[in-house]
Amino acid sequence: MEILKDVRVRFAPSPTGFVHIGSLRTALFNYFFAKHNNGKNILRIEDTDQTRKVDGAVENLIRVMSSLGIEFDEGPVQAGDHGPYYQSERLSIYRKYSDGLVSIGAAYYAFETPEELDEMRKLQQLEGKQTMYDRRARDLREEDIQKNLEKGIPHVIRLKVPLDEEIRFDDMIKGTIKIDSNIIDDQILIKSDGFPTYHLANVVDDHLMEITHIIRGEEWVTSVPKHIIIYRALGWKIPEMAHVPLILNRDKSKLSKRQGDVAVEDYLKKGYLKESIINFIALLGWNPGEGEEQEFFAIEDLIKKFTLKKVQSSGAVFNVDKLNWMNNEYIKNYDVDKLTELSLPYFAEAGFDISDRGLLKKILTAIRVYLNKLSDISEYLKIFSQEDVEIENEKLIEILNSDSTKKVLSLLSRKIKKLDVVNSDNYKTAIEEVKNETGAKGKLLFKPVRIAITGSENGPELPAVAEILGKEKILHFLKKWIVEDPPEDSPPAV
RNA sequence: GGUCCCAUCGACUAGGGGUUAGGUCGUCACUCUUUCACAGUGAAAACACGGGUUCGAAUCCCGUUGGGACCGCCA
Repeated sequence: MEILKDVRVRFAPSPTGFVHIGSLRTALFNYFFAKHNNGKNILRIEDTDQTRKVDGAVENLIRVMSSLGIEFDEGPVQAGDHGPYYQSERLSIYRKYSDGLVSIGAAYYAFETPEELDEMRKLQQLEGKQTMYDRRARDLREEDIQKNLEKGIPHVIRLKVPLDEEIRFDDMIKGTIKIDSNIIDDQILIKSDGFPTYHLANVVDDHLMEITHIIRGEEWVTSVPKHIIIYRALGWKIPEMAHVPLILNRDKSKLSKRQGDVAVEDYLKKGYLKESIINFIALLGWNPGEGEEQEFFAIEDLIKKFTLKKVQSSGAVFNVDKLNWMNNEYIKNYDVDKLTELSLPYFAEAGFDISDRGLLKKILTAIRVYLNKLSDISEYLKIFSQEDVEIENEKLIEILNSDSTKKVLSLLSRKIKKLDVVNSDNYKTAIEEVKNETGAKGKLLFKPVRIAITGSENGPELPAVAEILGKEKILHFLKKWIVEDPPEDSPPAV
């Protein structure tokens, strides 16, 4: 597989408080691409919107990424020689370039208020026109501009988009894209608070940070022409672009919060393993191709096999069912000791005593096949923690009260009393003996026992449950449903 | 509405001129297990439509339809 040289990519989220699933995939693709090509993966924080600042968002972001095993070569934590990596700390840099653009006539000052612009857009909508800045400030006279600036009238700097030009670029995923420059807005580059907009900051930083490949979400395709205009005005080389298709809701709209969990943290919290999250997300919109039917990939495989060429050009619906399946597969095949460690919080949260790791391990071994996610553990804990069995419903109680059941249960009880310790093997033997001696079999044998011991007619394998519960508990549970025989070892009546 | 992008089973996808259109999730059935699940076997299930090009089109081209994204002093 071809390896590119000197690759530098960046993951450039704006810190909104949580990590979006779509963001994670972009981050993953950047990471795979960088690693695959022995390049550098850079984290840049796009915090130029003062109104959307969220405290702790960056820390959270870094924590989530690192808990998934995604490392950055440069960024707020690692610090490289292309910093600072917070855009809010690069204001003077942007200012320098925006001034430069103004001085060469590629950008201009504009003094409209947000209200005026709103008005303008409303009017355009009424007329059925495309909403777009009408470029009225392009024609401002130099002396008026100076006067306004001196008076301190709030202003923005806008990009002067060249007219009647076809802007085209080659996207590594989408192919050639052409856009008529006349429909491109004179984008604001510097806001009235002095902060740059995404478009300026992005272009400036990608250039200064020597980014070779821009891999980001498809929602950015339509703004690429604006960026190209800036690159050209500044005389900069345009990086390669790869616009990754969107991750979609069930109804095919852009994945959004109202239709389920979109925060990676939510999935982590619910006990989806990082391995399955990464595996699953990576396969959303990418596959190794060439007839390869493998579906399970460790992160190293993904790095080895990832190419932008095999990234899908259409969006992909996020399907929790398949994630559940995949996570369950990982849970089933995980090292039990490690799984036990990972499960601790979920046992604890369910109010289960976690001091006996051996016990937890046994329980996990018995129930892991049922778990789509670790938080499902709580659903299976009841049978292991209850002091008395609570029978699920009337129907089950009836089964327990039948004559044949009584016989089965009392015989089983007697067998178990004779055992020193109950384990899954001798439990099986005991049941076998009960079967032979009572003649009860099938539903008449296993059902009542299960119900008496667990309270439910289905659940994990009974021998395993029996071993976990132990002799005392089983006897205690059985006692309730049997006519007590005279204790065998009671002293003879005097 | 304008611009751009997209189009293979319900979902994720393979295939990219000649295939019985393959796999996975989900669904259903059967087998196994004297529970549920797991596992196994099998089934139903797709090339959006219309024109071209071609001996031959799911595949290439055009159009239609449908879907999506963007159209902010948000990113």
